[in-house]
Amino acid sequence: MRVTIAEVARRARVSKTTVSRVLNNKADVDAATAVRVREVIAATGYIPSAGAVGLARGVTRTVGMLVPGLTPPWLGELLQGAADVVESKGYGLLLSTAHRGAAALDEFSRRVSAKAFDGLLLVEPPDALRHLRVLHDSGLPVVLVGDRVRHPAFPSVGADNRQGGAAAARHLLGTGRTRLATVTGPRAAGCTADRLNGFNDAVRAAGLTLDPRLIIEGEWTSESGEAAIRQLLASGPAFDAVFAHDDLTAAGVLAALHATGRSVPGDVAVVGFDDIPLAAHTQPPLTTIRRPLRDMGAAAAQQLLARLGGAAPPEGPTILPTSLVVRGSTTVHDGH
Amino acid sequence: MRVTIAEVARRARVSKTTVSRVLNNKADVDAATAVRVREVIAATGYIPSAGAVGLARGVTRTVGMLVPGLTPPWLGELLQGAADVVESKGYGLLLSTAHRGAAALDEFSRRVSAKAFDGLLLVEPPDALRHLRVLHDSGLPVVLVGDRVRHPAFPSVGADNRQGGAAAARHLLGTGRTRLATVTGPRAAGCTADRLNGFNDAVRAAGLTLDPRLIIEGEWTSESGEAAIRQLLASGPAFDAVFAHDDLTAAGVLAALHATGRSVPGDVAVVGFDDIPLAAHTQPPLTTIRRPLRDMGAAAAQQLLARLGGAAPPEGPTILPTSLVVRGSTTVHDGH
DNA sequence: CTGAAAGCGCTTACAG
DNA sequence: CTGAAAGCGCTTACAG
Repeated sequence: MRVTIAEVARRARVSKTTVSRVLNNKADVDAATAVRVREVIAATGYIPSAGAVGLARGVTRTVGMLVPGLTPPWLGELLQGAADVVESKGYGLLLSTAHRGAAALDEFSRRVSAKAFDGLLLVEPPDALRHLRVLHDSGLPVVLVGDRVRHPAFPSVGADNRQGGAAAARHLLGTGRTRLATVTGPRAAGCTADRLNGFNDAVRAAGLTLDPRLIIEGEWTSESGEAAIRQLLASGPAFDAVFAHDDLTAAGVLAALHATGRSVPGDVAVVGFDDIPLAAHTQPPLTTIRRPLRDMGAAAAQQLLARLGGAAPPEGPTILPTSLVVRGSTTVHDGH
Repeated sequence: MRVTIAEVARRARVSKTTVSRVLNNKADVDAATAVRVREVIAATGYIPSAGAVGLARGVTRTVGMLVPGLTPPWLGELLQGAADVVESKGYGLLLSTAHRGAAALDEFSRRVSAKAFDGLLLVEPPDALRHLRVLHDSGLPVVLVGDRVRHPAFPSVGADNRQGGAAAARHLLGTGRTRLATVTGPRAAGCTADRLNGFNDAVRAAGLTLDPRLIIEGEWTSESGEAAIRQLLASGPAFDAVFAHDDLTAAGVLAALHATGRSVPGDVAVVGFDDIPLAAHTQPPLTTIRRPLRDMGAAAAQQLLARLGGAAPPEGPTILPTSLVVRGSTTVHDGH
């Protein structure tokens, strides 16, 4: 039999009101009374029912997190960052997946409507338009996380993709490369243009120009990286470096280069983006632009909790800096 | 203003009881009445408050999931498998991390006590003894998932590690290797002995014996794999194959072999365990024993939901078969 | 077939 | 400093 506040009150010979007061550290409770109540609480191991407290207070102390799926390699760090702050503030994290498509999203919408959580972290939300508007109208506090999708109506946290693209170009140029190829993300992704523009900026700043025939659209997969390189090798202009817009694509680039007998970084240098776990274990290890994924998750969670605490939403998007991680795919002196 | 059951009842000119009845598809509601109520529900977009329903029914329709952290590379698939079944049954998934140590576990224990969920999925639970016993006594339905920790008091889902170890040995022997080295997991992990025993079984069945000097204890990291190989190369007997007890360790093995000028699979063949995303992208790609992680997550979730539905817990642990995935680290004919 | 009432386990004015 | 009562939004015997 679960012990309830009524039971505690009875044993401490006070009213439920008083128990509630000491539970919530309200002032105006006689010291001796408070001690007695606390003793009973300790003795019985009483913990208030989350559901009952939630109903009475109109609040769940839970935040929802909608992710596109649980298998993207960059997701773990982001989730961990968010989980750490959410948990440390005593909130629960209710995880939902858009993985099963429309059915999953409908399920999810029901939970939103059922007030199953106080606020929402949206990671690269799919099918943005439709659901996002509904969310906004629902008044539920929402924070977007990620670089693919942005929406003016919501606060968001992402990485500095333009700066990252520029860093990639500068590093490549710095190692003496001049004919730079790029395998981008899908055009539809918000970060693709940023990474490309940053890259282009740095190239022009060095007095060079990008050959448009060396820019291939990828789709965040190693297969697309492989295909891009094979295509370039078969019928494109020569190149001595490749900037892939993510590490998975870069892994495909590496594989295609290896399969066709090119040496890395001897013949071609390769830079990726993200710094997922895999990046350190390719052969050679991958130089990459690191997205601060854990910090992104943490920042988003912090913003959301601040809003739940009554803070005003930040004006613009929050952009965290990326950093260059140099490994063997661009230089032989990587200290590995 | 959120619409409540009272509001629906008023508009449909019935009692809350009747609305509740049609909500829960009880029989004995006049067809016309039901239609009218449903119309109001549709028109208002009414969704019952999860918290209120939970309090009234004594049930949350949420399952908790405690993971050691969110960054292990094998976790994504497992989580996805669990999330798919949990979500498809209309349950929520409340994720907790043991990542921040004792403080996180205490937070977590509070949620257990607060009845924040109906059942619990425990992934490789840390600090098993103490918390597990408390959980068991609490009467909360629990299912364990993973291969490192097992506990007789709980139903569990894992992979067939012994069979996996045997498959690794048979494959290696089949490619003509005879001097087999092993980098195991930590001795404390339950699966380490199983993988080693299975490996040993198959070796003996082939009329050979394992050289104990070629068995090194690792710790599930690429660093430990690298160190093991360097040690073997420096002062151990010769070997022409390595079975690493997980893919991360195998990646370290590959790196050490490469750094010391050994060719894979020419000089040494390498087999890993798990088949994490990284395995397909090492150079050469890693032959490995695949754990059915997604199926494991799904099976555990299914068992848990079945118990919540009143089913009796299964007697023994549920053991899912592993499978051999052949790639370039053991054979040049990998079709890659 | 339908509704009034009690109850789930808390919190929060309101009185004293 | 303390308690009785109402209320959060549902469900569920119990009566009719």
